[in-house]
Amino acid sequence: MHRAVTDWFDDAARDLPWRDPSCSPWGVMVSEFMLQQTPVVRVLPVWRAWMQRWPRPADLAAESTGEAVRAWGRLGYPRRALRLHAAAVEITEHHGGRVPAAHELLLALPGVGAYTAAAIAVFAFGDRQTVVDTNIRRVHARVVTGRALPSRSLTAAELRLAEELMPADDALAVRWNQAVMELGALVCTARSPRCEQCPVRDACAWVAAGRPEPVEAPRGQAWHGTDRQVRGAIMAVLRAGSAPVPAPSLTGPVDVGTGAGLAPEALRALDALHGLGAPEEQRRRALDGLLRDGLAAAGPSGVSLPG
DNA sequence: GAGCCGTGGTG
DNA sequence: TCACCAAGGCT
Repeated sequence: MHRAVTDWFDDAARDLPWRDPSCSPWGVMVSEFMLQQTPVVRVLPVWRAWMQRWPRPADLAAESTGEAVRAWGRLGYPRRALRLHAAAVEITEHHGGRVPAAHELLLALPGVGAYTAAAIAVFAFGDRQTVVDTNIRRVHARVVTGRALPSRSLTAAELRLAEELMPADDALAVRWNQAVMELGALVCTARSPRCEQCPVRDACAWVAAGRPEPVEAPRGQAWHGTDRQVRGAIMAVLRAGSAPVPAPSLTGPVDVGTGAGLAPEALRALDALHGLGAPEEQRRRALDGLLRDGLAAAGPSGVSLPG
């Protein structure tokens, strides 16, 4: 399998800037933050602009968190921007401005969990670490375990399996991790896997079993009418303009009449927020959450991005 | 472990 | 149309 999958990878791998040998560990780290729950195609332009503007951790650390959140744009989960900023500050203050190479030190950074720490150690520093992301879990579930999809949460058995499957050689292990992840992203996809293109289809337990259906029905992510949706709409308003937005125009009735001084984009975003028809109480709760999380800041003239 | 946290593409 | 899904992390 090592040979089949890595050979396939050599031929099919996407040409991504954070995979270029010239990419700095910081570039790899930024990509890993942005790629958390976010597809590659949406990350690419934001990553390029980000690296252009803040080529080193210290460059980002010198900025306000609000600027980080604004540059994050519409990638989603804007708290990731806060965590990336906080990690940059920590790297600047405690690691001499360089992304640490040790898995343990990486894990201690804000926003860096088991996956991201392993990914940075492997892809930026060539370590032999076990990387387990959603793609790798799915490939293992199918090829080895014969199931359509992995369970909802990562199990100790999966971790053990991933360790056992990894090549002993350091350099090969790096490519293996990269290759299995890519296989899951391009061929062994969740919805409509392209088994005819798979380099290990003849060894796949799931194919051999006749591609049985998933045992667990996926749990849908509620969206319409949730606080998340309202939070997102408020964030869109704050990102759209630099001028503070009076809190009542965010949480109050539509006809509050406080549009003066706001950029046209901000007004459009404000219309979208009101268009949701969310109750005032919910909008206030959402705004409080954003303030508490540090995604928004309250000033004398209204609410804006922090900093 | 479950719930929460954004956004846009897609089958 | 609409639920599912995407290189997770934190509480």
